[in-house]
Amino acid sequence: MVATSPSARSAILSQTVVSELKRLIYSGEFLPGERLNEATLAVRMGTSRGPIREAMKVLAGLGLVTSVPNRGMFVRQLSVRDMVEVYELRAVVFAFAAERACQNFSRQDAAQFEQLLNDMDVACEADDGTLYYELNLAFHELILDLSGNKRAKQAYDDYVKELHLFRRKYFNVSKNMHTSNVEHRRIYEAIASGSPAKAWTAAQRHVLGGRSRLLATLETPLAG
Amino acid sequence: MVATSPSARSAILSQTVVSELKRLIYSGEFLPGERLNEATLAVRMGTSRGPIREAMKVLAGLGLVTSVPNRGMFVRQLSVRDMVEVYELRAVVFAFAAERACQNFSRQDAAQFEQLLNDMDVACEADDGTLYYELNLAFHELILDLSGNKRAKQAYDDYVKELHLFRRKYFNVSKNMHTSNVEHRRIYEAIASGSPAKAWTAAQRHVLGGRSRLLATLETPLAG
DNA sequence: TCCTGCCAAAGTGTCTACAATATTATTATA
DNA sequence: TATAATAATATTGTAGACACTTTGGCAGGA
Repeated sequence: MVATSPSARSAILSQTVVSELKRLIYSGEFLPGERLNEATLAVRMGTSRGPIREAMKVLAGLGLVTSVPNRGMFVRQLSVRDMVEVYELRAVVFAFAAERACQNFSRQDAAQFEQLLNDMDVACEADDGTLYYELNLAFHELILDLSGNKRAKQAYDDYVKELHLFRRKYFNVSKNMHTSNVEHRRIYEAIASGSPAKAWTAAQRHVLGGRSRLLATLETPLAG
Repeated sequence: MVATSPSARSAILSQTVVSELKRLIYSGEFLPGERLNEATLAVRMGTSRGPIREAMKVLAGLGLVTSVPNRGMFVRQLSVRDMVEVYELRAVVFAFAAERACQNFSRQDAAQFEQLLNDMDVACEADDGTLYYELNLAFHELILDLSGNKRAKQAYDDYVKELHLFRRKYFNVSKNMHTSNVEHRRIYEAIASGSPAKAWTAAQRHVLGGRSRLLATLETPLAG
């Protein structure tokens, strides 16, 4: 009854609903703190309340919504403190990944790294924040892949997504892109030269630097 | 209609079911890989299938079960590789916590630490693996609390619980308790002396040492 | 005016029934 | 006997209806 692709008959509705709700939350259509009405969502998604409720449980596990018994589900709102905590964890995991990446680094990875770094430079000059963001994600993902620890990658992704809720409105600060990419190069060089300690430090600095930059923009939200 | 305490009318069933299923999985009554039948569980828990399904989604988020569309939910089974990955992550997070704990350490914490360490020595001599395990958890929890990062504590707890699925059958290797507590003392001393770098190293070594000890027992599963 | 208790509306929690899918058993055929 | 097609069964996915809880408003009294 839901209007997805006709062939995907066996697509589990709750899974579809999860994707859709994620999109709505990340896109900002559902604001932090907002209450999510089951019946309304059911109508909107063209399902009954069952799949909606199941999707909610999944989203709660992902930290996107919080549940209050007998009152409903609310879009999660991160405090600045929450965000700082997640940034710190993310820094630790990313540093770990960079350290490990030194071991598994190979020639073809080099090409991919350099491609990404150059593309980011281009995006930086073009002042294309969206493109830079995408490339930035790819850069980090590459390092997490090289770490050889899938669980670490999963955790890192979760952190990034969680922060995304917060960052969306504060991103696109162009002057940070250059600083950011300089740090990227430093991380890459450390990995390519096989220096775990340097990679660790550079990676940690990068994420914590990102945190500082974000906090700085928080203090002057409308600047830039 | 469910047979819990009579007064707790407003207890959310799915939440009760989550607790119960967790217990059953951790206790080993449900073995890894086992399929969980919704209808059977519903009868056993005295509910309908709805709350069971919702509880399953929560458990899937916690990584205790895995979902296969149209086939059902299965108790998650960790491969050795999975376990190693989680151990590595846990080591990183614990090291981070120990490092941070140096900043927030105070006098009364010292008393608590020393109490725990002594109790663990006692449990060690008495060869009481269960007690040691409990105290061990408390020791680690104390450090995570001192880190001041609630998210880190949450993540660490999740890792421990996940490993618990694996460790249960391999635990109670008495000769490791002594080694373990020596490492505990080293971590505590580093924290008490306010040496972040030392605390980091000691904490990381401890967890990775635990990993090695576990892997060693895996190679000789029935020894001890 | 402010507080208290009650009532109605809205919303979540749960159950039963039905539909779609996967698994197992059966039978026919080579 | 082994194998493949097919029917029967079991199990999951979804929908709709009912029960309980919370919430907001309203009347009555201090």
